[in-house]
Amino acid sequence: MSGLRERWRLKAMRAIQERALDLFDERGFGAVTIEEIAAAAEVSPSSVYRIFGTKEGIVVADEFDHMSPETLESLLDPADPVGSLLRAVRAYESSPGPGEGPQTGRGPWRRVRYFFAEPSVRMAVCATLDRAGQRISPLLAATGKISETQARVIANALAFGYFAALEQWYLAGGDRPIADYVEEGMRPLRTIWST
Amino acid sequence: MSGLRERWRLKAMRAIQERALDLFDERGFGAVTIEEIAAAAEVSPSSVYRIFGTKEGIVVADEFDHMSPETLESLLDPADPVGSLLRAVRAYESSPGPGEGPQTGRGPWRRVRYFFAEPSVRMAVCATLDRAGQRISPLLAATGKISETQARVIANALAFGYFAALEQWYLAGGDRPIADYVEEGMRPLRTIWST
DNA sequence: CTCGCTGGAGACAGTCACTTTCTCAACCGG
DNA sequence: CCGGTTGAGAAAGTGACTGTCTCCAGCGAG
Repeated sequence: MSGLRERWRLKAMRAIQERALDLFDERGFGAVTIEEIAAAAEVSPSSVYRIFGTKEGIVVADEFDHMSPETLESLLDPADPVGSLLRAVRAYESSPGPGEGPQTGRGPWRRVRYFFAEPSVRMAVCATLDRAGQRISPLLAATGKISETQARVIANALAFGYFAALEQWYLAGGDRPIADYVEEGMRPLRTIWST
Repeated sequence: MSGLRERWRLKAMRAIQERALDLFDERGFGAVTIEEIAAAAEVSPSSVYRIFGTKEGIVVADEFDHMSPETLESLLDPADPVGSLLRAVRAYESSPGPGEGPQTGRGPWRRVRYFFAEPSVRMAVCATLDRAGQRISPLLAATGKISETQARVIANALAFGYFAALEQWYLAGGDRPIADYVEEGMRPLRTIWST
């Protein structure tokens, strides 16, 4: 387990992301080329594409996409998906460096700025959320309480509702916890399960 | 009003879309270049970009994006957004050629296939829905009944909920009306306003 | 420990979406 | 009829992404 190959990959991943964000912060997303990022991270451009697929992928780099179906299923309670989302957000938020705004620090929130400031990155985030919706929708439908169509609708409402809350958090400057925004923003959706 | 310039633009728009879809159907989205489309539509590649912005834009070509804020406001009832959406869907659906599946015909549904079959087009559609959400969210918040965050969440739930219903319609083969899927899929969301 | 071997990193050329800039024709208001 | 502006076409450039090839090093078998 965890051979040298995987080590190298993980190290390269972090190096690319860090150096890329340094360059983006310095000169702007559009003004930095993949070649420059690769050079700064001391890897080949091929590796950047092999690891992240696209330039936007460097910023988005979703761990949710690579989550196993089992892990996902264990995290999501179909009877209370909003609550599950809240738990996940709180867990993720408290782990690294709490209290950091989106503009500052080197935590996982540094990249969030580009979610909303760079149109192409925003688009990539939307694509990721769309994929997330596709993954959780069958889990919601599995209960049999709702139809497949309703499961799809609700799955998207959850994924993009989270995105909406995140944007509100970002626009406010990122002082209060994200979970607060998620909880408040998604409160109306909870009426769905209160019957 | 409606000078020759605008005429030309509209004519070119339709020509580009039609010829592009012909080529896409024939050889696949990825295998057709902008140059070929421009040649087939007898315009310059520059014009394609001036009119549609991107290759995906040829397929997505959203009239919603170009809708004036006034028109939008007149269409959306903040007290019953799901009902407003349903009315809009039904109106749009009944106008051109009803009863056409997504795979057939030359109506506005021909392009929908690419929304779900071509990843990059799907991404562009998501971006459009995201913009739609941003446009309707202030209208929902204007009532004062809900917070800004909740307005954003609900706006996204509407936009991407519609998308979910549309996908379900597409996957089913497009026989029943889209409005049926929207109505059924979004029924849970209506509990929000039933208090 | 050693030896094949295979998977992955690097190098490289090619494609094409998209941008920028320039020129020029022809529509529009006077 | 006539300047002025608007917008279409032409053309070169940029850079993201792809496919292919080579080669080395990590990993497993013996």
